[in-house]
Amino acid sequence: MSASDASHATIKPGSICFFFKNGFAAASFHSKMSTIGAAGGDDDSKEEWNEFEWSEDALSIIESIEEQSYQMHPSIKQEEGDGGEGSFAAEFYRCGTEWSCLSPAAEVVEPSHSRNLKQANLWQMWGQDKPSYLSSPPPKKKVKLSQFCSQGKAASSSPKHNRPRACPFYKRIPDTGFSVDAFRYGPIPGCSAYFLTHFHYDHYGGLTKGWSHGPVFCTPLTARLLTICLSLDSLYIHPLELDKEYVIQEVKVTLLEANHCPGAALLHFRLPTGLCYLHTGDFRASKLMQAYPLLANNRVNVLYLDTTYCNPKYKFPSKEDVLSYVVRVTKSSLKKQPKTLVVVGAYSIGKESVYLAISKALGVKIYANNSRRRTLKSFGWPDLSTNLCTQATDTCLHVLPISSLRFETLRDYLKNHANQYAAVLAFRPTGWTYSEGLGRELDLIKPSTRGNITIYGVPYSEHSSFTELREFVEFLKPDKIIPTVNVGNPDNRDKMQSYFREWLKG
DNA sequence: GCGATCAGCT
DNA sequence: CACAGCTGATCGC
Repeated sequence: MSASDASHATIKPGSICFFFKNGFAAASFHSKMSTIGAAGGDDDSKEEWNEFEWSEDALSIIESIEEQSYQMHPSIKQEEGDGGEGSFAAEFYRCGTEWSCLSPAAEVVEPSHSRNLKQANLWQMWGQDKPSYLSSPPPKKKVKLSQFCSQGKAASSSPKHNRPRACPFYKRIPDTGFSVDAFRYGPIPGCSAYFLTHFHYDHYGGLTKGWSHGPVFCTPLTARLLTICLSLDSLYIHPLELDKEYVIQEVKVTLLEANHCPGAALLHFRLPTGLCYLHTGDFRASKLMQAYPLLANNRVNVLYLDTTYCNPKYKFPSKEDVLSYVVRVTKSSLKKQPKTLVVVGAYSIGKESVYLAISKALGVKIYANNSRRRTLKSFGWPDLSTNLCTQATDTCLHVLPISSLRFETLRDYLKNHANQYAAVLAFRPTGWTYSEGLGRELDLIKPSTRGNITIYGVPYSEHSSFTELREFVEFLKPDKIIPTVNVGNPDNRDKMQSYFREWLKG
């Protein structure tokens, strides 16, 4: 097919993508790259504009990268002269994409090779400052700038913050009008379809009742949450069933189960050119995914990868092992103290299996407050819905916000149920309850106990472990990998790059 | 008063 | 560490 297609000659089978080669992540770049790279959490609030400086090397490298550019999408070109945001984003996008395209072969960059790039252009690329021509002519569409500007003292003292944030390149699918989990950048120039991988705040942030920037595509479950929790106008919601191919703006789009939270999807895009993109959103890779026909039978050219735990120090057991461990601990605690209230901490959605497993093993109902119950019922999971109860006094198994899993809070909670219970056993499921020495040994987990309150941190992860990531990448053998998490730190990027290179060697 | 955003915090 | 938020202050309407 297409890897060798002439119009996409920059994509070489077996090449590895990354932000920049080692030398490129020079000190002068660090402060700004943090902004671009802040991924999953989009933590670009920590950007340090003031410390930013350009070096000669950086200029020449950028230029050489620009020369191996992707074709710009026509819709983005159209935006030029349309006011500032369009050309700004187009440039940003084009260049940004290129930084991700450095293959090993392209790593040697000759400084001698530089024409004189204008600094203004580079400021513009990075959103460092607004070149004068961007201010006029005024945009056709009236954009509410205040919405995107930093507020408060910092903003007024530094005009650099008075600009909309640019959508990072890794949230755009090249040569399409698509964006992924990019709702906090206002209307994105050239974007005509906004994809949402799952309903977690750091991904849907910016989506509000007043959303009107374009159609939102997501799974039916996520769509229901957008309606229930955010009151999003149904006009903009476009549910896509899992495992079903849709054609959207001439691109074949298929959503696949991501094994993350309920409603989470991998996004599979096949362009008219034959190029294939897989955006994992947040996911936990599993053997099952290797049986997805779409992944097993087609080459993925570019993989946008959830690299949350892309470090060998992150080892954790299978979900199943953690669930049986939680059940085991619960049973033995109840044996010692029958008047134990079992509490499971949870965010908005995700980790439902932890309390569902306890519920089933003990044959008890699950108490959750009104709003959580409404959310959980919207999943349409009979197993879960039928096991929920409205009265806290009706069951010894409660779901609480994970922020409540502190001794002080739990002590108060127990006080309120003192007539029923004498102790609290709480589970805090999280992926980063890892311990260097602990590894996969669940039985080595030491709970923290204060009086009659016991809290277990359990490594129930809804992201891939390092090993799972490696196996997924080795299975998929993509031409290029674009990490989407932990890219704010240059050392991290370099480390991940070398892992990818290793994995794709074969 | 209400909804939305942001820095700081966990 | 970094997940997926939460809290309180601030702002615009």
